[in-house]
Amino acid sequence: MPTIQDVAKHAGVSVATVSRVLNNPSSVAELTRKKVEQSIRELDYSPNILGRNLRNAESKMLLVLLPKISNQFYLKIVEGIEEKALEYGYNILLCQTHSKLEREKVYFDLLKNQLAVGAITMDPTIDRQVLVNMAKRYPFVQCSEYVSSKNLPYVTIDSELAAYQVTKYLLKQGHQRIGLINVSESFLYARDRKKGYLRALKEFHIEPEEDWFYSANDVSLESGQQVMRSILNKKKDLTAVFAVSDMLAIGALKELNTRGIDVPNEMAVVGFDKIEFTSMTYPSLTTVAQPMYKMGEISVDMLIKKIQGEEVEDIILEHELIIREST
Amino acid sequence: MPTIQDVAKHAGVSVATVSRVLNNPSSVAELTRKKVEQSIRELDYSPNILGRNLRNAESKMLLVLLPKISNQFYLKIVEGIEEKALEYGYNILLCQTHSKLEREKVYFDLLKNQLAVGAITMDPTIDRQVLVNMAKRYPFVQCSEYVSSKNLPYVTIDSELAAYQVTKYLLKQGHQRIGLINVSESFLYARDRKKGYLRALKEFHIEPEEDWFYSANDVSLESGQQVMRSILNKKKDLTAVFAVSDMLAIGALKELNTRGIDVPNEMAVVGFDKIEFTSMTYPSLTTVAQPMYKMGEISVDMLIKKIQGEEVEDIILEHELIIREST
DNA sequence: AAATACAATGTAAAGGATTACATTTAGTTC
DNA sequence: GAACTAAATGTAATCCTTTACATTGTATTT
Repeated sequence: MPTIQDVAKHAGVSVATVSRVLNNPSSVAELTRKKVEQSIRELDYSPNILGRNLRNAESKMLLVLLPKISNQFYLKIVEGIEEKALEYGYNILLCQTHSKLEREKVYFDLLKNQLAVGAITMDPTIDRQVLVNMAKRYPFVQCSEYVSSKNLPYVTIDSELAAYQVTKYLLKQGHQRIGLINVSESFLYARDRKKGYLRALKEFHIEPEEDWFYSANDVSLESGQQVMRSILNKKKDLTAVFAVSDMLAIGALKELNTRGIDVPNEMAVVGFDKIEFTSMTYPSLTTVAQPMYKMGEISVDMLIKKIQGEEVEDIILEHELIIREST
Repeated sequence: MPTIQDVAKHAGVSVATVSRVLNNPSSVAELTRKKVEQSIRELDYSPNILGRNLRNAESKMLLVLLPKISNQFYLKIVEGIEEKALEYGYNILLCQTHSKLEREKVYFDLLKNQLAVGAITMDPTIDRQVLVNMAKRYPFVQCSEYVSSKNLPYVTIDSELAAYQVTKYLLKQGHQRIGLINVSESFLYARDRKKGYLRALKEFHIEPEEDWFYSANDVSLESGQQVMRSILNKKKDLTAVFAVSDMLAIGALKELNTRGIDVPNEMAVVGFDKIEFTSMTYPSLTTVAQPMYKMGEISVDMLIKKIQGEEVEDIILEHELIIREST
């Protein structure tokens, strides 16, 4: 690759002038600028980002941390992030943490080394202290999942309310015995959605039984299927289940189909997120739509603001109950 | 962040010694090494990758280029790539090209700037010449989709054969009128799978009619659904369809379900790839399993070899016909 | 004890870009 | 035309690390 030196020599000017053409064109005479631009084109020169970053302590890369891309929930968020980031002239680095600290550390190093200038995290469960410390030094924004802390703004939805509404909807449909397919309560959304579920039950004076609660090992189709398997093996009198993630709901639905259990008549199923596949299942899945694309976009807006040193406020977006065939 | 200077001062040695402790520990006396390591720990120092790369002209980042992560097909591939890359001590940069050259260029710049040292591409349709030129200068490996060229090794499956087998299977099941849901023939796999399909028909002395061929706008559930819609509106006598991607097949399946058309009795459906969701559909989808995870792993193996200057051979992996309920 | 070898460490250049400061050039004013 | 100003351009330091080469110190050989 040609360097700025090569361009300077070719155009018969100093490196400073070339640099100025690149970064502050108005400060150089038109004739000179044309000459330099010509050389740049002829040599097919593009500035070395390393040299530039090293000097400027700034890059145009954003970190996007998420547990696993196999969870469809992140898909639309990432699309929103990418689109918006590109608009601002940033690139994104998609990082799967697998909820493991050592993985996260590798990516945090990119921040420390100024290879990236900020991060959007969707998996803050790992180590709160590490996250809080990083956020002191580097711009961080939380998307969907979050911990409350100074310097750690978030964009999310009101999970408790959404879960409350979903459960209430089921109750109004006449369901008296509603199971909850949850994930590890280390996740905030797991705790919140459980809260909402309980609040609705309480309002209807229903005391949940111990074996209405199930926890999936992870957020995957497989796990959803497994949980439904154990529900059916154990407990036959539930008339509805609320899964805190579409991935789990779809897995559960599959198990019901396999066993020939009629959905929604014998068992109603609701999910959460409104991932694309929920309209492809049989029957199509009732779920809570999260504005994922928008969440992604807003995360970037917030992060850019933080990078520019502005104050940023937490944002809670609207959700929407999508009623389809599974209830 | 502390720099190597700070560490040197703190430990009372020169920067060269610190650098040696980091990169070639055996070349420094044990006592000194201990001292330096102590300082590194105390200051929580980690080397600045920019400075290092700038000097070494090497980084530990691999580019992964794909059209869109929303196509589930790439999911497992990426998982394989990531796992293997991490094993080698590399990180990956996931890049969605949206099959647009200008997007790709942004990412190619990262290579030119030594921010990344090699690339795995799954979308070589964009501009063959650009790709060939890049591959002259930088290590490239093609995964799944490929163009034949020197310096551009690939790992893939035998799409033609797989399509031939699938079609033959349908024919043996007694299907006489089999539709093909394809994508743009700018994709090699689209051409190959069509070839295989035609070969099987020929073998059974069946002359395909013009309106057995359909092309989706892109590889998405939505498009699959749309295509099936137009098939059903137009042509009612097909007894089976072969979709060249599971995404399309699942969309098609949905449309059949919606219209109350019995699968497989009124219409059989087969897909291609064996993405995770194919076992969750109703009915579960017959498809061709591609060893996606393995393809990802092998891509990385190949790329690392290329980076190290070794010669690399093309690899064709085995596929497998997965017969399920949709046929 | 002088000469030699080798291990350990230090010095300084290099890598590519930006930019404060210095210098040159051209234009304005009297 | 001399003195001054402002614009245009150049020089060189800087960012952080690695490493060739230089230097120091210690041990071994004769």
